[in-house]
Amino acid sequence: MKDNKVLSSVKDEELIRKRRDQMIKGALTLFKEKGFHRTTTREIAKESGFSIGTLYEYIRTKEDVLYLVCDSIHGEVKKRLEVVVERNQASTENLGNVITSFFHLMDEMQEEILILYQEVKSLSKETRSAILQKEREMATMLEKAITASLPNALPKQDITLLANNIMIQGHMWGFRRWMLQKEFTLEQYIQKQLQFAFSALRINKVK
Amino acid sequence: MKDNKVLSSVKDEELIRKRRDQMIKGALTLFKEKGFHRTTTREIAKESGFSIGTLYEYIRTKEDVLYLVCDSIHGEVKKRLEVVVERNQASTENLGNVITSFFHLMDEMQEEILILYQEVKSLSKETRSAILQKEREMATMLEKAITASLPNALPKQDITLLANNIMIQGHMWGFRRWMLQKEFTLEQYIQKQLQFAFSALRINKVK
Amino acid sequence: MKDNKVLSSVKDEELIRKRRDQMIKGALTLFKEKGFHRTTTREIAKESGFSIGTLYEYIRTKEDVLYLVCDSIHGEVKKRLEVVVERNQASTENLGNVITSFFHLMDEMQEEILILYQEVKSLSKETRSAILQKEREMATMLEKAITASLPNALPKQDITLLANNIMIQGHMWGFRRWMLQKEFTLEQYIQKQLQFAFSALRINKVK
Amino acid sequence: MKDNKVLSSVKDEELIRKRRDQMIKGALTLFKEKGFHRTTTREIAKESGFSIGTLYEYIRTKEDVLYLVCDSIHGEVKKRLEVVVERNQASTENLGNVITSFFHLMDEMQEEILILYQEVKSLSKETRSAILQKEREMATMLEKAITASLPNALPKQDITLLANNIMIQGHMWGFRRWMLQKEFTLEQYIQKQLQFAFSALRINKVK
DNA sequence: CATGAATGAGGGTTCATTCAT
DNA sequence: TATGAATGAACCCTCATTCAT
Repeated sequence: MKDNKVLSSVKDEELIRKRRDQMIKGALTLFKEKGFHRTTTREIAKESGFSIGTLYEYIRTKEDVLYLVCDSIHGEVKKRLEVVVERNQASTENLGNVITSFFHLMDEMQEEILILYQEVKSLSKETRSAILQKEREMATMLEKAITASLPNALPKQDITLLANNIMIQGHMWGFRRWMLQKEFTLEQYIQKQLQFAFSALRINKVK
Repeated sequence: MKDNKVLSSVKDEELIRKRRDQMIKGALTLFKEKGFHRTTTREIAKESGFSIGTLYEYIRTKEDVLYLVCDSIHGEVKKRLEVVVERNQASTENLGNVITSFFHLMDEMQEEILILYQEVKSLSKETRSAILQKEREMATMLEKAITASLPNALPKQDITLLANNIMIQGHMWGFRRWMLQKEFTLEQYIQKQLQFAFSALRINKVK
Repeated sequence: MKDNKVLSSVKDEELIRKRRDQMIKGALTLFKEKGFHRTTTREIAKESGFSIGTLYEYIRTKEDVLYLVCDSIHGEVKKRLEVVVERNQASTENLGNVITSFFHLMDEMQEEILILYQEVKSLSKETRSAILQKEREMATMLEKAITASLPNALPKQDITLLANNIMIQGHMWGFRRWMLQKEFTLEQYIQKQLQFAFSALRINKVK
Repeated sequence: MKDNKVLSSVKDEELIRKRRDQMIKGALTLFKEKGFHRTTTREIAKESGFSIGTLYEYIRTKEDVLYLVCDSIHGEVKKRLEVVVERNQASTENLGNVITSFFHLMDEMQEEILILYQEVKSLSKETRSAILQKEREMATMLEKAITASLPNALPKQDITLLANNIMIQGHMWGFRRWMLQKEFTLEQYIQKQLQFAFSALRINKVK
């Protein structure tokens, strides 16, 4: 269950969910602006719409907030990725669709992805590995979508790597925006990367 | 000239160079361990082998240390990349060599690259763009090496993107090590990525 | 309203008043002893009876404390001066009473006056002029008392100057105590200065 | 002998005099600008035209600089006051001249006088009393000039007080300039104060 | 004598966290 | 449950003073 890692002294589960949603929303806004370290707990409380005392009723340390935020980002990505994957039946054309949708998703979540890249290291070892686990699940989802879309089998390693490449190409669009978004529109970027991906698969030969 | 952005109250240029090298070395060690924000200036001074007072003879703010460290990392990458590029004459085989060497370089500098990804955001706007400029130069170097190694011309955008892809695939080896280095040895990783890269090139060639 | 220049992160106005009173009392004691610059914020907090963290809940900078202290001194002087002035109806004899009371007041507030002379310069330009404004008001009060006590009109400049002279003669009793208080008792001092003042007035009358 | 309170590790007396003159000049400039506490020893050294190391060859602590500056101010005042006093023979008219010249002197040395008022408290007890002794000498000089100028004897206390009054009226012209110099020209101020002073004398005469 | 690099105690200020109300 | 005042460890940075060259 989501959030079960973070202890709260409040009993009402429904309330916990509500308050944490406020909290995540507020903290996310601030983290995007100034990063985790430069954001104070007071600011988080204020942005979330309650007092510092209340904040600490729902978390135990500032790091908990970061965990909740990272976890929430992953949750969001996963949720939307699932929709994408499930909407597309297994077929080569649909691989293109999946990847395209994924890139669009990454475009929309640029800043969230950035936070993951920059702040996960501030989590404690245990919490960090919980987050990295989510990352792995994401890669696995992409892998599955690719496998399902391929006409014939490919070595597992090839697929793993391809999924990884595509994933970070999606991330790259965001965290290297100062470089890429000057030279490409999103559509151009997607098209080129698809071309590269397909040529790797040798699918293009056929085409 | 390197480091000319950071003011020092010491006049002896030679000494400045020496002390800053100590400083960068010390700070780098600590940043790898605990990140910029969790490292204190006193720790940096101690790790560098001098007192807090002396540290501040060579910089003005803690951020200056981060700048010097980032700048130094880029300097190191550039220096070593230049050697690699110059050693290889233009030819398709040598493109392989260049990329291979680049991946090896990224493997050796994993932790430094991580710092760039995670801490550059802590620099002030001004300083940050100075660092991003270095990043751009690096990409350009890779682009040139690729162009030089290709038998026939490719659209500029293709090369730019290819260079970017290869660059972050190099970075990814480090910052997604928890994922990749469990499934691939460095050599396997390089070989697969080369395969992908070459297939991308071949397709384009034909086209 | 008093103190409205200094921001506090505490909301309870009553509490702010209470804590600031503690603070002003504590700081005043220390400033008398060692001056503003030689007093640390930690010492102020301790002397005020709370922690350094709490101190900073009620001010933003150390300079704020100085402002509050100076402002409070002026407030005290003004309050007591008003009582004096109002107690005496307009008449020449009562001018003597007013001046006498003023000198007594200055005797009692010697050390506070010294602080004004020595530390106001440490205030920022803005804040300093707010304090000097209070100084002006004080002079004006004296002027009015004098004017009201005079049987016939005098040139405005004469009154202004006389008021100034009396005011600094009151201050002088404190900040030149090492000189004056060896040669005069307070009563002697007052009597002599009154004599001088009245002779100045008589002369002008005749003229 | 001047300066004999402050130890120097340099032997050459001539050099000591020269360096200290540079030092006093430099420090005075800075103290006028920002006060003693806000001025650093490094700044003093720089403004004086030599290194921080050299500065410490001629003094032992920062406080020594303040002492030298205060002492030098008193020396300057005394020197110029002596000229004034000696130039005027004993006579009531000349009393006017002496006072007028004194006010002019205070006008020219406004900022130096301010430093005395504000910074003497930062001297150690011993040093401070040495400076206050100078202050007393100054008052005595004025007293003598007054006594010499009077046609017939006055009680000592009256003269002491009159001298003190005139002295601080001179000071006041400087440190209450924000008040007085808006309402009076120097000449007006002098004339009014003379008028007051003479009326005081006449009254006493009669008595 | 002159220099300026080195030192580190100490200062002002912040902020995560607690707890009485 | 919610509040926000209170706490104090810890941070960044300064600057008077020393001492080797």
